[in-house]
This record gives sequence, C-alpha cells and structure tokens, in this order.
Amino acid sequence: MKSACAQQVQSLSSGKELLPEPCAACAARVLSVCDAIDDCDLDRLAAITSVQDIARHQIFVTEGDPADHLFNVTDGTVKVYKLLPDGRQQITGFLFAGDFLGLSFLERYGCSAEAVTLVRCCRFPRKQFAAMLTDFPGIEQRLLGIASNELAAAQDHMVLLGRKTARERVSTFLLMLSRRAARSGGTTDPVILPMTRTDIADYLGLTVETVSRTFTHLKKGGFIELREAGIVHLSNLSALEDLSQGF
Amino acid sequence: MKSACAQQVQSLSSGKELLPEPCAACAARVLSVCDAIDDCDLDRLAAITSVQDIARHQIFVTEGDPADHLFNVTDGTVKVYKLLPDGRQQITGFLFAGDFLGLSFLERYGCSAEAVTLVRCCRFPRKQFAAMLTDFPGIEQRLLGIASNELAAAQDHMVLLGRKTARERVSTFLLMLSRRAARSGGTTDPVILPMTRTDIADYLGLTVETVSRTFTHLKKGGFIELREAGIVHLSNLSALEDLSQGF
DNA sequence: GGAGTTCCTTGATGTGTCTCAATTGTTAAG
DNA sequence: CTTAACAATTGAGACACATCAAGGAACTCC
Repeated sequence: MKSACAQQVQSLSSGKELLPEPCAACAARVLSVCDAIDDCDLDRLAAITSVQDIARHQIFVTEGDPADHLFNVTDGTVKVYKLLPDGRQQITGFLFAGDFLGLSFLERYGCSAEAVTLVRCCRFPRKQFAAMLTDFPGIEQRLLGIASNELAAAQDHMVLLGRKTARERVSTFLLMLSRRAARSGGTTDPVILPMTRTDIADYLGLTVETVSRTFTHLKKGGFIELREAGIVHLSNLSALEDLSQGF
Repeated sequence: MKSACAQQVQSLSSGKELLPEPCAACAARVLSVCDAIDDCDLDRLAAITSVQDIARHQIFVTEGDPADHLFNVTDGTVKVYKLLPDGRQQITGFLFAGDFLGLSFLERYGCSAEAVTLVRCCRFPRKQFAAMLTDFPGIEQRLLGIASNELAAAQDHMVLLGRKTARERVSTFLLMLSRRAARSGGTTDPVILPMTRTDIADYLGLTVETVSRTFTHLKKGGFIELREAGIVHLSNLSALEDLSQGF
C-alpha cells in the first residue's frame, strides 16, 4: 500500500523534510481528511491546497453560492448557519481544528460560514479535489465516515432543538464542547467558549436572554463557574450530564 | 464501463430476464443506491439481498444496537427517531420508497426505525455490502451523494426546529411531502399523510394538540382542505409557500 | 484615559405553545 | 350492530421562553 515512495523516504535521513509545505507542520492533519493520504502522496494534495487566514467575523462561504471550494479548518472556530428570509438565524454547527467544511457535494453551498475567531484553513478547489477521489479511494471512505459522524451529530442536534428545555440545551452544549476539546487533545474541564452568547442562542434555538439567564441559573445551582470571560468551569460534571438528558 | 456482460445481454432476446430476482420488478430501483450498479452486476447485489415485509408499528431498527444490516425501502413509510431517557421522542425523518436506511456507517445504529405503514424493503448485511464498495466504486459515490442530501435535509430541519413557528413548521411539512411525492412520480396536490398527528408532532417538535390546531387554522384560512382522513388538499400552494418561510 | 462599540446580564411584561381534560370521530374486533 | 381501542379535535388554563427595555462590563480605537 505504501507503494514506491516508501523507499524514497528511507533514502533520506529525516522523513519529515519530504512532507510538502504546508502539510508538514499541520497539527490538524491527523484529525482530518488528509490523514487518509500517505506522506509520500501528500504533495498531490498540497499542490491544490492554498492556506488561508480568515479574519474574525468574515463570511467566507455564502449559502446558495456555487460550491467552488472545500475547506479544512486547521485553527480557530467557524460557525456554519442558515438564514430565513426575515433574518432569523440557525447555526447548524461549529467547526474547530481538524473539521471539514463543504461536505455537501452539491453544486451550491447549503449553508453560510463565518469565522468566529481568526481562522486558518486549507482550501481545495472542489473539482480538483473530486478528481483525486478516484486515485485515492481512502479519501472517499474517509469522507463517508465524516459524513456519517456529521449526520449523527445533526440527529442529536434535532433532538436538542425539538425536544429539550433551555437548561438541557445549555448543559448539552457545554458537555459537547468539553468532549470535543478532549477529543482533539484539549482539557475537559475549563471549557473555552470562543463564540458570543448570541451565537450560542442561534445554535440552541433560543434567545440571548434565555441563554444568559440559563448560565446564571447553572452558576447559582453550583454546576458551573464563570470567572474569566469566555471560560466556563464545570464544577460538577456528572450532575451536568444528568441535566443534559443523555447528551 | 459496461464490461463483458454487455455481450451477454445481447446474446439473449430479452435483457430483462437477466435481471435477478428480486431486483427485476423493483420500481424503486431507479430512485435508490442500486441504480449505481449495472444490470449485469446486479446479481452480486441480489445475492446478499433479502426482501422483507414489515408490519405496521413494528420497530425493526433499535438505536444503539449493532448495525448489522442496511435497508432500502421499496414500499411504505418508515419513521426514523431518537428517544430521550424520559420518553420524549424526536423523529429525524420519514422514509419512503427508494430511500436508504443505515447511512451511519458506524458500529451501532444511531436511530430507531419503525414501520408507519406496511413496509417492504431490501435488507443487506452491512459487512457484505461494505465489501462490495471496493468492487463498485459507483456505489460509494452514490452513497456520498445520498449522505450529502441527507445532511442538507437535516440542516433544513434544524432551521425548522430551532427557528420556525408552528404554522411555518406545518406548512413546510406539507410542502415537503408534496415535493417528495412529485419527485418519485406522485401527485403534488392531494398530499397523502400516512402518519398520525402524533408522528407529525414528534417530527416538527410540537405537541399533537398544536399540530391539530394548526391544521384547523390552515383549513379556516383557506390554505388546505381536509376531506378524507389522511389526505390534505393544498388549495393555495403559493400562499402556503409564503407561510412556510422559504421551504 | 475617555469615547464608542459590542457583549452580557437582569427585570418587567407578553405570548405562543404546552398541559390537562373532555368530546367526537374512526377503525378493528367480536 | 355493539363495544373497545385508538386517533383527532377543541377548550381552559398554565408556564417556559420571547420580547422589550435598561444598565453594566469588557474591549477597541484614537
């Protein structure tokens, strides 16, 4: 499976130098689609990749536009959302380092995407990326896996939006972020919230005021502590899990 | 691409007899995954397929169970749902003829599935189905396409659950069923509702009472007519589209 | 360091939907 | 045809969350 390039790696002292920029130092690689490609074939991918920095609050994908590019977030936080004609907003997901954006392999983007923090990401032209699928079936499988996970997450979110109370929603949200951070090597306990209360509200199907009040209630109830801005300490994790009604 | 079997087809008078049962007469085939396989290779798929009839109200997939089988609905209506520990239910989708069930290629089912009407479907052992993916890359692409569509549908549904009013939800629901029926060769106007009001409520994140009241409001408003049970006439389609707030 | 902006919190009030309860309509069984 | 079980409708009242409004905290920009 490692094909001819394995030998090539051995012929040099340090294999790392063979990795093409920008993938060489990419901390997010093991988390992402790119992991499905062998080191030696990575230059194929790197050739069509352009690294992009996106400023805070910049909308870099707009719902309905032709889906020309796919993205792989390597740093920062992205919100993915849809709008109703009158401006009501529903955030369908937050993306972090390692997350893939543009999974809808349809002609047009199904959602808009905005940088919540400064975001760094890899951008691939969709057509060229699609062309690589035939040569690297591993990617296709990986994408199916990613799609499965996204679908599962979407289903969990539907339960949250359709059937959970405000308190259950906020608890679930905090646990989600906690687990997500742990999964990509962060800490479970002090949860970092890069997004505003309004964003949280638009994600949870609530209003800012209700989110804020619920945070206060959880604080008074001894479930969480709010010391610094944007950081939540989970004082009683198992109690929070009870509140969330099973994730 | 048609490989060696094209000749084989020509060598007989009627190509149709070459199609293995049960796929030969399957009306849903052009709508489904199976369409990605050439007629001549269909026997590979047919060999691992077992046709199943499922009685009304029977739960044939349970959330959390090992995902041993995948299904392809060929007739009837299925509801796919998740439960909270205390029994609250959220239906994540309804499946009709041609729809695929079990897209989460994970070890365990993410949702439960129950037959709303008498259902007929094709069942594939997951492992054997997965093994076919390497031989028929067309299926994998098809699955990615299906996953993309499901994801897009899930996102629309999140907007509905998180941000729409009861009236908008019910309008959207009726239009969805109408379009879905049209897409698989049915009629747009008299929409058939195989599911109960309770199911509709669990799909829309409402209660039965609210759904029933909303139907009455739409009827009094001249948007719909309720003559026979389970059938809704859309008297004013464009007005209904306005009510639904963009799908 | 002050002014502007954005973000967060808290209070008072309103309302859309839920809950509880009863009635009617529909379907299936005997 | 009668009865039972289930499904749908309707009403009265309650409540969780939304809306409207104001004040305070944090951050940015000269």
